[in-house]
Amino acid sequence: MAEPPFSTLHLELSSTVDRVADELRRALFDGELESGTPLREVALAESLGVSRPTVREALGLLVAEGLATREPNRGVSVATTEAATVHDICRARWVLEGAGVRCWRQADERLRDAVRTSLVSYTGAVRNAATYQELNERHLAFHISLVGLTGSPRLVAMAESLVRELKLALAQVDRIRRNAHDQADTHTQLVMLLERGDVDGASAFLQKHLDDAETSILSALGLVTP
Amino acid sequence: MAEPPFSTLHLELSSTVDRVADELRRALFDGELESGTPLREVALAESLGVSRPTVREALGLLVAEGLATREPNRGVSVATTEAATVHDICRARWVLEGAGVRCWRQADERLRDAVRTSLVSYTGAVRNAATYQELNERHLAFHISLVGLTGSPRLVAMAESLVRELKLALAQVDRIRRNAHDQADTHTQLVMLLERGDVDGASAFLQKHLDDAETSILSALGLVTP
DNA sequence: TCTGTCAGGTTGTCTGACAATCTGGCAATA
DNA sequence: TATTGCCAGATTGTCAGACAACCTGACAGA
Repeated sequence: MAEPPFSTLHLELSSTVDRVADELRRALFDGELESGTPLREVALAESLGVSRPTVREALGLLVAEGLATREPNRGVSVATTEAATVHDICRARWVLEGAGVRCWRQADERLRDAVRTSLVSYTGAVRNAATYQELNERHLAFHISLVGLTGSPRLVAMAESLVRELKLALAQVDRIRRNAHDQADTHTQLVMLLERGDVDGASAFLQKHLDDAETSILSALGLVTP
Repeated sequence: MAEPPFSTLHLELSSTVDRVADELRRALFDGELESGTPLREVALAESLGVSRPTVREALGLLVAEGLATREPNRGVSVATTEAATVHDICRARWVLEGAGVRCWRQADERLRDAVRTSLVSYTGAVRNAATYQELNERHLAFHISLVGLTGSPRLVAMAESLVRELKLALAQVDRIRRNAHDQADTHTQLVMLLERGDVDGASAFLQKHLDDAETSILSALGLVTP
């Protein structure tokens, strides 16, 4: 067992561009920027005390993540969420998370454990009446851990991208309307089905849960169209 | 039926950055750049007759697409493909394409037609003994059309991203070794199963096909590890 | 009402520059 | 010999300033 000497050490080095992008993401997820707001390069550069190329590069990152959209010669602005977008995201989530659930049996034990711990992390936050932010974060982390059952980094990355888009959309609704109603029971039930080995039952359960999530998100956003 | 007057017109306006990125992609997919080759900013800028910031931005696009990797203070270089990467991509493809196949019955008729036409486009190219490039392109387009059955733009985009990575990996092997062996029959068989309504059969068939693809890609890349 | 024109603001791109960092080699040291 | 310290060249990360192209809105003229 020749363990490499310093294999546990890891240095996080962050560029200015990354820090700018982080700050912009934070502002977006905190709902400080309304959907559709143009993100002017010079204004941001002055506010953040960096140069325009740096801001420009950070904006490029956000656009690549789908959090903002760039129109030629018109700059980038905060992405707006249509009803069709929400539907698409939820459908895609169903494909990814459903694939994870179907992998439950053949999945590595550590991956199953990751699901369990993310569940208790969520239910614990519910019991402690954590902030909406915290609750939402852990709720979504649980769903990501389901995709993790596939053992595929790429599928997980895709799921995270989808969830980021949802977080941005939900950041648009003001704090009163987004009542993160207690879904701890629902998720515990899902895991119980899995533990029992009832993959098909869990799969159907998840599908219904995601369906409900779609309608609840749509109504929260006021996008219910006849 | 008040058809908007000029709704069919569409003007494609391309920025310099896009053109640079396109040229780089072309070079990558043509195998002109070996895996791991550093993409120096100044050298590219001089070769292409554009400025360094423009090249830099184009490189950012490639990195976002997974075709290149950026290491801090060390620049970006052509992405290298590990065996684990190929495995991951094929697993993710199975999730996405399998989801498409399962949607066959409830899919829109136009989406099913898209699958049929992409199949004949592929088999036609096989009959005409088209170039490897052309064959590969149509083959992958067929698989993308399977994901299209889900009707989800995001899932299709993910599938395209996966396929781009595969194309880059295959571009590394020289032209003699990559013999695109005739798979027209296999794909026709898959569609026949679907037309017959045998979704489960098609699904299992696809899984086997993707499994075979993984081993054949790995051996083509010389990445077969004991 | 429609068109032509103009001013202001913003993006797309270029040039030039500088500090921080990486690489490799070479000397000094234990 | 193996390790360390240090230096020169190369490359990236970031900045400042500039200019053309473009979009927007308003305003005058037909």
